Amino acid sequence: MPELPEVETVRRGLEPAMTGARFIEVETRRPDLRFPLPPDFSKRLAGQAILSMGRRAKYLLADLSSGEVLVMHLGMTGRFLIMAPDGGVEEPGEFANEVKEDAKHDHVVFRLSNRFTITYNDVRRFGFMDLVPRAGLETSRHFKAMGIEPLGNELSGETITRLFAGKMAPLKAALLDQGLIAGLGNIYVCEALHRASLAPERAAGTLSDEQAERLSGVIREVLAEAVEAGGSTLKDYRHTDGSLGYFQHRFRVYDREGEACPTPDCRGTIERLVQSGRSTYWCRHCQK
DNA sequence: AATACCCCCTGAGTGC
DNA sequence: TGCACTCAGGGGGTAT
Repeated sequence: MPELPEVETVRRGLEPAMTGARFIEVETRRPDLRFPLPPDFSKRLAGQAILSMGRRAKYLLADLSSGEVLVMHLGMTGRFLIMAPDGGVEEPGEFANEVKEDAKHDHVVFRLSNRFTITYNDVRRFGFMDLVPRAGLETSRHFKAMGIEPLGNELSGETITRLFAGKMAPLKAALLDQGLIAGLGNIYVCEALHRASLAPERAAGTLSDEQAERLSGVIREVLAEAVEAGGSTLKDYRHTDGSLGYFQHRFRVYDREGEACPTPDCRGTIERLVQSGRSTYWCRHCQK
């Protein structure tokens, strides 16, 4: 499921269930996800309190009383199921009546002191978990080469101009490069380029100051709207009408090959092209 | 240093 | 109903 807005939605869902609680028991149903779980994983978590739930790019961070940080990445299909003491099951970002249980791919189970049970489920198992000392988090292998946070203060037109200076790589690739801006994925890169009227194949180093500024603005806008959509889903998850649903939230170009470009007065058609092995959706008529 | 490609894994969808 | 094939929102590793 995850791009940055989805990960932030998951963080917000986990926060009330996890912050302040302690791990009573951590059950691992296999020794690895994408990578082996860290040595003594369950033992290092047991008894620790969760001080706060954070996020960096697409990584979830549980700050522990032991001084370690539980680092979690959802890969392509990772999700958390939250079972309350009364037995009710929720999944951040999904409606309660749409939560699909699928025990075959339940890989890690957290049993907490507040009697909540949090289950990590991941069909494709591209997700992973790690334990890293808090003091060394920024220099740990996951974060040492990571780029700026797109919803943070660092993102601006000037920053984009500086990060992209001299780059011949296409804009699409530069925006997906987690070492430049961390947290943009395939969907939101397509959406941002379309909103900024910029062609995905254009060399990243060729943006004017004004275009870089526009790109910076639409990146914020696209991500913030998606976080907002996830948030409204959480609030409304008990409703049966799905109108505000998470993935009912539609994209302007992503997965819309052959449809009319949604830009007002544009007569173009959305095309699909493959860049670095991933699908790009765009309109050649209004993206230059 | 920058870029291109392949890989990890399972399931959904399509066409025959 | 089955089979073969393509594709999927991530990112790490290696080769060029």
